Amino acid sequence: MGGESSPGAAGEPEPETDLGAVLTALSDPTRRLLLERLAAAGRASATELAEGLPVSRQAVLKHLKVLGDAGLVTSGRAGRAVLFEVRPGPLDACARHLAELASTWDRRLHNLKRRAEAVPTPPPPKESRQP
Amino acid sequence: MGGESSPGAAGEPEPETDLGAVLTALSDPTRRLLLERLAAAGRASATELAEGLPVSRQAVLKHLKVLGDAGLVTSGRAGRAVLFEVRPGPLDACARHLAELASTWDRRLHNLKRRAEAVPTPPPPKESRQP
DNA sequence: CTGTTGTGCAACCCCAGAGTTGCTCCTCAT
DNA sequence: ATGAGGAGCAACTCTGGGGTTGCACAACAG
Repeated sequence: MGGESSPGAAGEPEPETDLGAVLTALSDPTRRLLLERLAAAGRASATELAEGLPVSRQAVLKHLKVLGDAGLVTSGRAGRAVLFEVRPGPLDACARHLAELASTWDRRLHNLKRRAEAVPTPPPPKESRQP
Repeated sequence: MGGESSPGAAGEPEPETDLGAVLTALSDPTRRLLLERLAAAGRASATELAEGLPVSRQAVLKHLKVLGDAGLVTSGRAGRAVLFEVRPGPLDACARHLAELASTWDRRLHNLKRRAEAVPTPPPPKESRQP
């Protein structure tokens, strides 16, 4: 996947995908909408994005900063305009991490259940949600 | 409300994994710590979890409610004790969703770059974060 | 050179939610 | 029956961050 058209240095993979930052960035609905629109548009300026969103340009700018800190978007200057672009790397890393976590939990649960079937410990917490 | 006393059975309704709820639940560091400890312990009560955490029992209880609403934990009564258990399903669903999103973004980016190479549009926003 | 457009910074408002404390009720042990 | 310990509910505080407004500054068009 190393196909950077930028001349010069091509060694900017991922400094360190901060799981917490990515999750925090993704937790906000406005931010998710923003990412969606940005992904759809390819690249866009804060002003453009704000025009299609229910919030002001400055709010969008703040959100973009948060997303940028999480590594989910990149900023690029084109004259007086600043274009933002979506960045799939950290998202993918986050997805893998979560999947691994889920897998770990699943394995642990299976171990517990096999043990529960062996010893006389009748009722483990059954799956019951919503009364 | 089925009378499922055997958790090993294959009768998982899995209502609808709310992506937003899961991400919101995961966005809090305390909540993530909580999940980690809960996964490590297999199952535990709110009191037990609070003893190992830097917050009060009530705060833990609130967090567990949020996690429960997101479907990430289940509660089960054992006498006067209420045991909580981790639930990998929604996490896995969330991970898959994010991975798919990342894939979509990646595909779109590649399309844009191929187009950029064809037409005289020299500088697309280069990857530049943190000077 | 001057006007226009759009970005960037700073101060400010305001509400959601993270955390606490205090009390009550229920369950188990003696 | 009575006491002890844990769970649940409710009211309260307070910080964080999502959102806004206003203005100053830089870049293109005429």
